Amino acid sequence: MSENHSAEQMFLKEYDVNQYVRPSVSVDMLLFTVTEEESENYRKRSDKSLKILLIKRKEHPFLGQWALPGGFVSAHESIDEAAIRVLEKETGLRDVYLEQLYTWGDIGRDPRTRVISCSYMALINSDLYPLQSGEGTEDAKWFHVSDHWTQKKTTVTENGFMIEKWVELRLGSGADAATATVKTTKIVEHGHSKVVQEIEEAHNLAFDHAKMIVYALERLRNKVDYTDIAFHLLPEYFTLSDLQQVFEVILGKELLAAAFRRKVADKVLETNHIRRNAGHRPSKLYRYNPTWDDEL
Amino acid sequence: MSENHSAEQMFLKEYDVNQYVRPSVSVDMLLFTVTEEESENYRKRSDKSLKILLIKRKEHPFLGQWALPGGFVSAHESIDEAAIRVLEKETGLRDVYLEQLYTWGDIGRDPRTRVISCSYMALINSDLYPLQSGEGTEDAKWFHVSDHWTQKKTTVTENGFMIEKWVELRLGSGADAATATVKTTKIVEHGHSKVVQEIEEAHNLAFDHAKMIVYALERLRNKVDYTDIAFHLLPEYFTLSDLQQVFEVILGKELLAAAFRRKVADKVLETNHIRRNAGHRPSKLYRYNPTWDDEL
DNA sequence: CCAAAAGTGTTCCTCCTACACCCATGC
DNA sequence: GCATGGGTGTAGGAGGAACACTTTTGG
Repeated sequence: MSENHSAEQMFLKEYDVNQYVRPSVSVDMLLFTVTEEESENYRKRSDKSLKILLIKRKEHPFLGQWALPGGFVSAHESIDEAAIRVLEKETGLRDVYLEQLYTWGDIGRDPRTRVISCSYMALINSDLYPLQSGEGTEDAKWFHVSDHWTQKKTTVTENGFMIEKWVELRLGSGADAATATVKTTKIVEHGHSKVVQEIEEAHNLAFDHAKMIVYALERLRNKVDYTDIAFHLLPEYFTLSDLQQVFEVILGKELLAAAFRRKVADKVLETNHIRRNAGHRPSKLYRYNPTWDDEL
Repeated sequence: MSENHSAEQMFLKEYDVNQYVRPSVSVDMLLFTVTEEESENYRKRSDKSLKILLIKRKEHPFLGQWALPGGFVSAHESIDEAAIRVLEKETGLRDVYLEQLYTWGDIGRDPRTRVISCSYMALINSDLYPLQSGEGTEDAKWFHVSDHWTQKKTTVTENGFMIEKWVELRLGSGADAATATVKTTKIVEHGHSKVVQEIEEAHNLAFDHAKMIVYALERLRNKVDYTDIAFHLLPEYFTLSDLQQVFEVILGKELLAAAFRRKVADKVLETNHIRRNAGHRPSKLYRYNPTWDDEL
């Protein structure tokens, strides 16, 4: 064992770190928050909107287009640490919900050179909004996000079939807008299935970031029901209607209040606080019950 | 626009690809299959076992220990292509189910140099087993895998609480064995939560591969109910008991046959084939119904 | 005959859906 | 008063869990 150990030391010394061609590795951050839109009626509830942070590119390639904030992973930090660093640089925030999503490694995804990008999703409490941008990011803006499918096509082939789905992504922030269409193809042949995703068209959206955003929205939808992600998008104290609106904004559909209240009952704790002056019956404030899921 | 375009061309020419220190990027493959164990009784059903392919390291570091098959991502291939290449080299197989899992980027995870590893899970039909190993891999073996928690601890702190869970991983193949304990810590403070995973001890298991295996098993368990992954581990024709055994092996618990049959009823298609000579009532063979989930 | 697996029927229980309805407020 | 959201009750249906039971084989 000690013999092995010294041999290992020698080996490590002589190991040539340059024997492989190495790609650059970056992180791209999907920062989401939920904001209130103004209401026209003193009684009516303000609608909520799902937002994502985009940055106007001041360099080639994709000069002037909108892109996800990101940065390269340096030698002295883990990928997680790089994600935290980029997050803090863009928003000044630490200690927000952070989750690795997917690593994008197609050869041509960055026209400069080979860049492999690891995407992270961060969820920001809406009470921290509006956020101060970090230095050098005066072109960072929060965009309203939504995606919806525009076309689905099923084709029967000799040995199986094929399903194609087109998803339209819309991003808007005042006068600025960006759109993209992402096509997902699932091919089933001889019982084996394969999924391919392509960007059909993108306006004002850089790199393959349209794919990343569609992927993140899908993940949000999948996880909102059985995890605590919705609470990371709300302040500490919230009403059940607030919570319901977050669910609705993520799921892209309306929910019935009665059923919703029962479904989330054990995920929240009632508090003594009450929200008044809303033009209707006051509502109790709740907070997250961190012990509802005692696993992990 | 055309002005921008020519400026972009110039920029790309002058872009220095070496301005950032770049890590090596590799893929690590989690190859799973399900095999039949011999039965002692002519009537009794043979049990099934979940297996993972490991390779005995013939180089430093971790010489002589077991590791996941893997390889570096080269400049002329995407990460997916690298995964497919490594898979084919190790097993000779193409067109199997492949899924990217997670990207591991801690600084010290490879003692040689900075290596970021993207892990992929591949599921192999059990009728392709036993597999011929590719060239140079006579030390590749299928190990029986199982994991189970041994300890859970919840501690209340000033501003929140902490949950710790220890998971024991056991790998065995004839006389060869490897084990590891992975500790997962979830810290909740001020409503913000963070999860950290560490390897507490590992015997005969190289790098951080214990974490990868635990992660993959978790993913398998999570997805088996609502996706088609179980079918990728079975031959084209199978009995409902076969399918149930695959579920049981992945979930690590026994299921009631009556409920199971009803739950999977719309995921399978009945065929005319029947399996006989089993020492008991013959059973219908089924195959996967690829249209049960018409989404995506 | 019998052990074992294949396969079905039934009951109970839980959870989700939907809709109806009452409550409390600001203007 | 009244529009609006807050909040509860209830009936119906879908689906899972548990268990009893019948069917069909090889030896």
